[in-house]
Amino acid sequence: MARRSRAATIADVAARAAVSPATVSRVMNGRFVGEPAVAERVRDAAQALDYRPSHLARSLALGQTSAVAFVVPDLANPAFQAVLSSLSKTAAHDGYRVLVADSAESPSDEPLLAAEVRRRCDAIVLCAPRMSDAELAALAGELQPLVLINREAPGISSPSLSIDYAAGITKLAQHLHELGHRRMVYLEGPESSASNAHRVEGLDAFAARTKGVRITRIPAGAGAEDGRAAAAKVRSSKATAVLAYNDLVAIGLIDGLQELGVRIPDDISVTGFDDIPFARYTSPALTTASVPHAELGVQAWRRMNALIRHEDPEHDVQFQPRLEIRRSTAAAPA
Amino acid sequence: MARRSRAATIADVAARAAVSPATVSRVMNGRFVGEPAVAERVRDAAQALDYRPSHLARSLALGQTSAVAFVVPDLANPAFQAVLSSLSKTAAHDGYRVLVADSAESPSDEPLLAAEVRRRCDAIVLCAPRMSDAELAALAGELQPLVLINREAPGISSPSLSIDYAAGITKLAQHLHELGHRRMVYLEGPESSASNAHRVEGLDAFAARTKGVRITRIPAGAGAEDGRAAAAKVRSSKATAVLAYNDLVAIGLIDGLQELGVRIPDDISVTGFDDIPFARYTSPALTTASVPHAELGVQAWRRMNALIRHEDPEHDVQFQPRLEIRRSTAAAPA
DNA sequence: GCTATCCGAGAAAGCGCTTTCTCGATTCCA
DNA sequence: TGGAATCGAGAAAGCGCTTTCTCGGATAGC
Repeated sequence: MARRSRAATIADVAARAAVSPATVSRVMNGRFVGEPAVAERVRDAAQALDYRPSHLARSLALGQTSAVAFVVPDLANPAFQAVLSSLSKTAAHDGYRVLVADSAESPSDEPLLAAEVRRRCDAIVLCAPRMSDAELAALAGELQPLVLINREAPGISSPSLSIDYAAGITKLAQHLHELGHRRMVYLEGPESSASNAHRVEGLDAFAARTKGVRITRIPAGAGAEDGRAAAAKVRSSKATAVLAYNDLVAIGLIDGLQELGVRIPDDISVTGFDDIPFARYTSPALTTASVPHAELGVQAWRRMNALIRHEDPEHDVQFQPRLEIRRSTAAAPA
Repeated sequence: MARRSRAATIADVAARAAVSPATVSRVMNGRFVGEPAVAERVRDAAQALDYRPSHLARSLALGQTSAVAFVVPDLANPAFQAVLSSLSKTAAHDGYRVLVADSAESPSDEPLLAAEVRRRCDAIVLCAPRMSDAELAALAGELQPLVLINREAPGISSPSLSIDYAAGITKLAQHLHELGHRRMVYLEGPESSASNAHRVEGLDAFAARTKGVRITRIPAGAGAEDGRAAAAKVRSSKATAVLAYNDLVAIGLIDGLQELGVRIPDDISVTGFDDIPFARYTSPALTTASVPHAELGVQAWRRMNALIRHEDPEHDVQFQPRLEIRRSTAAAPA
């Protein structure tokens, strides 16, 4: 029986096969050229000892870990989960694994978190909507190879996959406008979040060029609870339509509103943003701006992979959210 | 300026501070006792060179990576995402990171996947409902330290955090029975999945001891699409209530049923299982058996942490799902 | 049959850090 | 003042693998 003492090392295998560790290494990695009998002996020895190369030692010698870090502001958010799921599956095809980290606990040391987790991997996919451009730029150097998600990379040479939040929210506002809504509310996301800022910009521009529309802002947040908490304010605002920061907020809001006796969409129309998997199952189904999260994960890996092999990554893309009209929006009440 | 050539190593710092690498190591790890001036010099040198210890090299020398693997059958399932989110946050408090892996692509080599990913980490949290007891037992040895999630560990000494699926589904069936339902359908999960088997057992036992109840089984799966696909069969079954394998299936089913003009719960009552975050927002809100996923993550880490430090992990627990009655169930139609 | 080539496989030097020994220099006590 | 006890810090041996060099032996060529 195999002795349970300690995992076999390459030296053990080498000894048993009466060859050098170098040869074992070569055999294990398919780089062996020479007497087939020798290779055979090595394989037998490896099998007999139940030898498994130490990934750690390999990584150190090779200078690469075959792992990438994935940092997001909130792992509990379905939008990021969708990206993670897709990234993880895609990277797995190339033998890479994903190390996750959630910066929700303390946004302020997101840079440290990112740096720490980056050092354990070969590269990092970062989603840091709350980080300032300056912070990000300062950090980018030590993070490379780096792929940015959900934001652009001003002054940074890293690939970025962004979402045209302004365009997305504008489509939603436009949609509401066409339904006759004139008084709208925008339920703001986390302040100092770039993705929120972009939505605000889009909305401001829309309001500026559209006669008779008034969009007021109410602070909320990024989670369902934040939406729910804003329900009372929304009702008293007398607006006929609400653009929520994202689907989570919209879902919470709808729930809160319904609890107050407000009918959606009869009394108030509500829109989300993201099109998380459940947006179509809410009651009523949520009108939203659809973001291709799975595609984001796939593309992120494509860029990452190129970067890792020192090839030129494909150009940056800014995804255009697709207007997904469902039941939570309807004509403005008379 | 710092030269951009190559990351500084401990040797570089040692050279600059005119001390040995050993001393640098000690200073960096707070194990230094001796001339404060020396420590100061080291710190200055480290700072000047922007020195960051190589996590990889440390891991190799220390024999530990401060990472744990998390393997699930489907990373896209909100139930697992909830566990991951919680596990990741909890482990982070002890300086551990989580490496994820999704075995959805090929269930058959889940053992290989688990082993591979385990070797990159100090331990593994495994959720493998489709693996046979025998496979699992064979695998357990090389996976240690191992914490099992969502299933018990027959003949294995690893901690396990399981869910009493049988009890949970029984509560749901009981609830339906009390509402007057007599003809029910159970929408089965993945065949050969242990968690499905337990539900079936619970249901069989319930049916056996309950007069006049008839529970037929219809194969479905574990995702929303599977539930949706089963809608037609469910309707033609003439059952007045459906127990879905999980919330995802229930949500898909409800959607499919509504599309066929079936009213929930008026015509047919539907229950889920898990109580994923969105269960309460579906239309109608889903009656389900609530599983404490966040708690699962926390407890998994507690066990893991104990195992890693060679302490005795707390005893296994089998969580009792809580009956969460919402709107998708109602009295059986006359 | 003898030298020029080639080829198979080993020796050894890393990869970057930790840690046990070890040793020279102080300090302390008699 | 001498010897023991103490203390600060370095030397060096790993951790387990990869890879460049190197070299002895076999093959080829004349």
